[in-house]
Formats: sequence, structure tokens, C-alpha cells
Amino acid sequence: MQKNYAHNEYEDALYAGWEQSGAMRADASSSRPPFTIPLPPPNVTGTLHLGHAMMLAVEDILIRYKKMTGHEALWIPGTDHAAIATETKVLQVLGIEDRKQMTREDFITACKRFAAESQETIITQCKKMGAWLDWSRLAYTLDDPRNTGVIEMFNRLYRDGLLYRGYRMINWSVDAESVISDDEVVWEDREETLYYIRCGDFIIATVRPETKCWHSPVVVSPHDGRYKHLIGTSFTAETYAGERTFWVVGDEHIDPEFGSGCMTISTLHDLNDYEMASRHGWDRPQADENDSQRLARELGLMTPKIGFDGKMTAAAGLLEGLTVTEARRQAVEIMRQKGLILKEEPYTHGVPLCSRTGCVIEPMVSQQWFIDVHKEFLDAHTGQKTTLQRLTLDAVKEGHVTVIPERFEKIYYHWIENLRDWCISRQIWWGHRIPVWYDAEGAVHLAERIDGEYRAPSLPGLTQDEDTLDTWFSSGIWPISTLGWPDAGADFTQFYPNAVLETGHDIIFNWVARMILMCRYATGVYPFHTTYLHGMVVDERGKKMSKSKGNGIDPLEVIAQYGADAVRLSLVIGSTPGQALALGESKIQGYRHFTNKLWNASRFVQLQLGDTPVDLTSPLAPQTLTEQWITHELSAALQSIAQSLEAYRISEAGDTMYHFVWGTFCKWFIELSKRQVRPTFLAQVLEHILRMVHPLCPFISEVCYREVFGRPAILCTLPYPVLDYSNPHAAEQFQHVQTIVTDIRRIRAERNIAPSQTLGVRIVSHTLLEEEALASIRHLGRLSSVKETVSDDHAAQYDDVQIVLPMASIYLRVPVDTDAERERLTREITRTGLDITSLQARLSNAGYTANAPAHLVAETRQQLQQAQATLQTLRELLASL
RNA sequence: GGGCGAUUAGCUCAGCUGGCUAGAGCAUCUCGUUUACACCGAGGAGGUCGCGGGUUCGAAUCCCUCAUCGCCCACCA
Repeated sequence: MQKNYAHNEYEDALYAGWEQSGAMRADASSSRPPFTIPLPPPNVTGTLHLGHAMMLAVEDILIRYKKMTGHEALWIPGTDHAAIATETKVLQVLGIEDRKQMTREDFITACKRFAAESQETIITQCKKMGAWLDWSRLAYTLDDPRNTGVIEMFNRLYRDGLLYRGYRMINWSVDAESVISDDEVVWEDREETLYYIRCGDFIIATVRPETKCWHSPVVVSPHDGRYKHLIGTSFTAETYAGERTFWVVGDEHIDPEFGSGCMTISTLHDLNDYEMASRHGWDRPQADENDSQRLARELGLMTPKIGFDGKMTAAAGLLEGLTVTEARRQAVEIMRQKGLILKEEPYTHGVPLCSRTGCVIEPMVSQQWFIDVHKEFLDAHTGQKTTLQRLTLDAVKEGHVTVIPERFEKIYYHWIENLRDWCISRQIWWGHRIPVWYDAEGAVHLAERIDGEYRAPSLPGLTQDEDTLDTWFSSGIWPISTLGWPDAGADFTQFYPNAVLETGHDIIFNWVARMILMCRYATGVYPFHTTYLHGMVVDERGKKMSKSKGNGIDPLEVIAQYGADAVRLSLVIGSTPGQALALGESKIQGYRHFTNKLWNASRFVQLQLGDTPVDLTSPLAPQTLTEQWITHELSAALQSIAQSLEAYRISEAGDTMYHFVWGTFCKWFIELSKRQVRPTFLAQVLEHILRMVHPLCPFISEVCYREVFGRPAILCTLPYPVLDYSNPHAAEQFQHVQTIVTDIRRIRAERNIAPSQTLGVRIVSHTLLEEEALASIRHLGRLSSVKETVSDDHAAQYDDVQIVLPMASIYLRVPVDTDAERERLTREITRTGLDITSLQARLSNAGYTANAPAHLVAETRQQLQQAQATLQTLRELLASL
């Protein structure tokens, strides 16, 4: 073995070996208990970022651990076609502005080609992290089996009456030329101008002057003394687009304090205005209409001012055809000239933006497909009436799905309780085309399933809906579609429901909630029992990483530099679910040192072992006290790690592992092995450690295993080590050894005594140390001799430096520097005195002795006794100097 | 506007249901070429646990007020 671990020489080859072995493939006919994780599918067009790296690390640790503890672990990889994201990217690559410059067929071909090329990239990159994925089950949201699932889901919802097509106000992304869901809208505070515009005798305040070009009600508060007597009157007034008719209406929505206390409305371009219009019955013909409703109808209040191309319509008069931005500029200019603008003031407010393209969202009214989440239907699985909303809420409320961390449950409830119908149609081309065909009368026909495959209905003269499905529709059935649903094959039977869904907390709504909704609806069983939400990875100063800021860490670069294991540890240790993780390169470097440490520990074992064969099948049989102690510690560490992992406390498990390997095994046990060693035992301990470390550090653990034991094992297929060994006596002995050795070392450091200079030492202890413990002290403390007695009858030898410990006094035979010694003793006395004061205070408190648990009180008493004895000895020492 | 989280050593963070002198890693200081490792070893320094109250025998931990930072939801003509 070389002196340093060269990860680059091993990682890719190891991964290739795992793949070729076939061991990554899960067996659907296995009798072992299943443990399934669906990999949250990265976008096909994406490249690996730290969020993916975090996800892969966490899930891989769980999968490997579960596999090693006797589960049939299945981790299904896949990618997402990422509808709008991919379209945007493909348009960029093709260098065209609008998909309509191509035929639908050609554009989709271009998307397919791009997706296919891209997918290879992300898959290769996932492998770099060491992910134990079952590539034989690789899925893609747009492949045939998943397509079947999508259509099946659509048809079932339709037949249960849970899908409807209707006109609604939606978020229109002008650049994507599509509706997008509320979750794809991001709000940004922008400083714009609030214009005060003359409208007859009224002054209206608006940030959207370009929309003030059409007939409209002037809406005022019904309680506003300034205007309420005018309600019901009408008038004509000048707008930038010419003379229009206005009529005064009262509505509670108006805040008399804001702006001028009145406004005109744009029914088709603002949600509140649209709702107001429908509240007042302006949006449809009324049987017994009032003046306001008549005007609305006659003057065409429901006339669009902005088209789906983002340009002004004929309603804008001479500004027809301009973009909204340009129209705003020119409208203001015209109104200024006409003297209609009375005041302009800066105004900061939230502006809705498209998260995919960054353009401003135009609220528009259009015909879309929706999932009705509030409608009651008969749940085929329970025979009960319910709603999709209720099913989704019950998932967490009734404990079918546990959310980690718990606080996200509240957030989940809040969101589901306010759940709105889900708009699932998109006006883009890349994705699952809505599986609906219309006949000449507009009646809906669904796809027909023949020989397991869905086909267009056989009736002639049908046309398919032009739109595609929201990308989250196919992601929503991911936990079942990856297992072959709607067919209840071996995979579905064996591996459903999934165990854990692990993802970032940013997509709890648009993904997690929707999977719960769809999968429970489709199968009657909730799709996973645990949702683990990892935190977002941010930079060292807590800022979001982004390419534009240049503060991002590229996982591939750091993997190349420090190794995948180090990257994994740095993402997992010190990271709390749901909590942002600040990651800097120094942290990764730190864990690189750890992997190198493990490498060198293995190297030491290899050197000790030579050609001696090791029987790795026989159980660990400690003989000496030292061996008993390390076995005890190893057993405790294994138990602790298992407990942590079972409870999804991965950081805690990593921390325990790290400290056992470095702090206990390397720092103490290997050093002790240099005095006396049984190489086969040492090797066996290492072998346990490598298996223990494997889920966290799959590469280095396996490399070391092969190097030391000379056999090409795949650690993931071996059992996770379990030791049921406890030896409190050995543990206590070495607790003393460690304390005493540390104190001796401190004195050496303080007195500048060279390590090469050996010292004599005499220990007077209350609990006798075993011969082996004494020998260990002699070895680690670099001592020439160690003597031990129980009685302190030689305490008079004050030419020695005496260290006073609770369980022993240690006499170090070194030249005494009186001044230094006085200083040290005074310091010790002060500290012990403080301890005594605090212990006495605690014990003299009647409440403490009465209320605290008995063992705590007894412990305190004992501590006080020891401290008092220590103080006594220290004082005598000081006095004798 | 509503909600959630964070605030602990110079930096990044642990600290689970209240109970040992509040812990790690990195950085820093001193010493060190002891037959795995300088990507190392030994030792040290460094914290009134954001502020102020409260509950309790006992609070970093539970409750309240405030402050700062961050996130989420809703949304303002």
C-alpha cells in the first residue's frame, strides 16, 4: 500500500465492478424484508449539483445500511423529462425564440435527442458519488411504462369525475407560452411607479397604466363618504386609447386608505378583478340584470386587453400589438400629454415571475384541465366517500407518513388545508400529451388499453387535445410507476409501498404532497412511510449557491480532488434535516484527511499482518485486557451507529463512526498495538471497522478491505457487523489509562521534557490497575518504569512531581522546578476549590437532595468527597515546597 | 400580513425527552522527524450558549417579550 490514499486510482473501477457483479440488482422474489427508495429523478437536462450530491449521499447510506442488515434493498434510478425546463434549454441550443418556428414533430424530436444525450451525463455523474442504484430498473418519466401509468392515472381520475376542463384565471408565462402552476411562480419585490390617473371626476391609482384603456366600473368602498353617493352613476371619460364609459360600483375589496380609494378593473388580467367580476355577475349573462351587469355585457367588460402572445389587443387602440412593457411606457407618455397623469410615486410591490424563464407572469383566463381536490368520490379501496384533499391530509395526520423533521408536518397541514384545484394542462409540446380526444361535438374520448398498451380511441374523426400534462403529473406517480404500476407485477407486490422518500424540503408541496395524493388514490396505500427532507446546501457564509454568484462548489470537481467518500461525509456530518448546510471546501478537506487516516490505519494493519492468514468468518475473540477493551468500545460504537441510522440521524451516526475510527481505534488502540500485538485480532477489528464504515464511505472501505485481506469482496453484500459484547471492567481500566497518560503527557509538555527522555512513575491508586493497564501506561507515556501501590505511605517523596487525580495520585520522577510547581499547584487548588463550592452549593440546597434522582445526589456526594481529598493532597504538596 | 427556523469557541456546527467542569471539525499557539499517516503526533488557549424576564432544587435545553438573520405561505389597485 502506498503512503497516501489515491482515490482516483480506485473509485471508477470499484463502481464498474459493483455494476458488473450484478449485486446492485434487487431480487423481487427474495424473502428478505423489502426496503425501497425511489430516487427523486434529476432533470434529464441537468448536471450534478450539491443538492443531488446530498440526496445521493443520504439515500446511498440508507440503502447500503439496509442491504447489509438483511433487507432486500431497492433503489430505483430515473430521470425526469422536465417539461418547461427542457423546452427552454432546447430552444437555447437550437437558437430559436419560439417553438412554433418548427413543426411540433420536429421540435419533439429535437427535445428527445437532447434529453437522450443529457441523460447519460447525469447518470454518469450519479455513479461518481458511489450510489448503489439498481440500473437494471432505470426509469424515465417519459418512457413507455411510465407513459402507461400516466394515462391510466388520467383515465381513472376522469372516470371518478375528478378531472374537469374549465375557464379559470391562471398564471401565464409569456416566454414559455404556457400556463404554469402557482408553485412555479416566484415573487420578486420590484420598485415600480404608482400612477394617479384622472378618470372623469375620479382619480384612480394603478401600477399597470397600460391596462387602463377599456370600459370599466369605477370601484369604490361602499362606506367611503367621498364616493358612496355616486354609486350607480355612469359617465364617459378619456383614456389613452380614447373615450370610454365608466360606471360607479361599491365593493368591499376596496381599501379607502390605499392610493386614491378607487380603481378601475381588468377582469381578465387580475385575479381580484376577475373574482370581483364574477361576484357581481359581470362575467356572464344574467336573467334579471341590473344596470351594472347590463353595461358590463353591452360594453364587453370581459374583453381581453393582453393576448397570450404577451402583446396588447385591439382594446388598447393605437397601442395594439405592443408588448406590455412597451405599451406601459407609451401609455404613460400619451396620458402625460393628455394631462391625465396627476401624480407619480415610487411603489415597491411583489411582481410574479416565471421560475422557469424569469419572465413576468400575466394572469390570464383560459381553458385548462384541473384535478378537483374537493369533490367527493367513492374510494374504491375503502368503499368510503372521501376527497383527494382529505386523503392527502390524512396521510400525515393519521400517521401513515412520518415527516422528518417533524416541524414540516405543520407546514404540510397548512398547505393541504388550503389546497386548490390543481391545473394539470400546459400549452407546451414537450411532455405527455393530454390523453383526451374530442369528437365533432366536443365530447371527450379517452385512450383505450389494448394488450397492456394505451392507444388512441378507435373512433374516426377525433382530434387529440393540443396540450401536455404538467411535469409533476408524471412525477406524482413516480413511486408506483417505477414499480410497474398499473400492473401489479412482482416488483409492485414485493417493493410497494416504498420505505423512504428523501428529497429537499423545497419540493414538499409540488412533489411530495402530490405523490401522496396520487399514489394513495391509485393504490389505496400511501406511497412511503417516511419522508426525509434534507436541508439546502449553501455556501460558507450561508448564502445560496448559484452559478451567477460564483460561490458554488461543483461536486464533480471536489470528488476528483478529495474523493467521493470525503464529499459524502462533508455533506452528511453536521447536517440536520430541513436545516441549511453551510459547506466550504475546508470541510471537505477535513474529511479527506479522515479517509487518508483510515487508509493508513489499514496500511499499519497490513504491515503487522504480513502473510498471516486471517479467518474472517470466526467471531472476534478478545484475549488480553486491551483486546477486551477495544471489543467493548467497538460493540458500543456499532450499537450507537445502528440506533442512529434506524432513527435517520445520519449525522450522528457519521460522527460516532468518525470518532471511533480516529479517536479510539487509531489514537489509542493502534498505539497500544505497537507494544504488543496479535496481528490476526487487529486485522479482525479492522475488518469490522471497514464494514461499519462502508455505508458512509463505500469506496475507501472496500479498497482497504481488498488491500489488507487480499480478496475482492463486495462489502455491501456482507452483513453489517453486530457485536454483543460488554466488558465494563476493561472499559474502566482503559478509562484510567487514558486519563493518566494524558496527564503525564501534559506535564511533559509543560516542562518541555523531550519525548525521548524516559521517566519513572509511581501510581498510588484506590482501584488497582491490572498489570496490562500499567504496561500500557508505561508504553504510551514513554516511561522507564511504572510502580503501583494502594497505600500512599511513600507520599513524602516530594522530589517527584505529583499529579492528583480522583482515582489516583501519580508521582512523576522529573526534576522539580519549584516556581513552576507552585504555580501549577495553585492553579489546581483554585480549580478544585471552585468545584467544591459548586458541589457544596448543590448539596446544601434542600430542594436538590429532595427532588433530584437519588443516583444523581449520591454521585454529587461522591464527587465532593473526591474533590475534598484532592484539595487536601494538593494543599499538603504546596505547603511542602 | 401569517407561519416556521436559526442565534452556542475566530469560522462551520453537534448538544435527542431539563441533571458530570457545554462538545466536535477547521483555524490558531507551543512542542515533536516515537518502526501507519506531516492529509501526522502530543499538549494548550479560546464560550457570561443573541438580550431581558419567567417556570424549576437545577435551564444552552421548557415558557414569554424583544432584537438580528434566514426560509416558507399569502398578497397589496
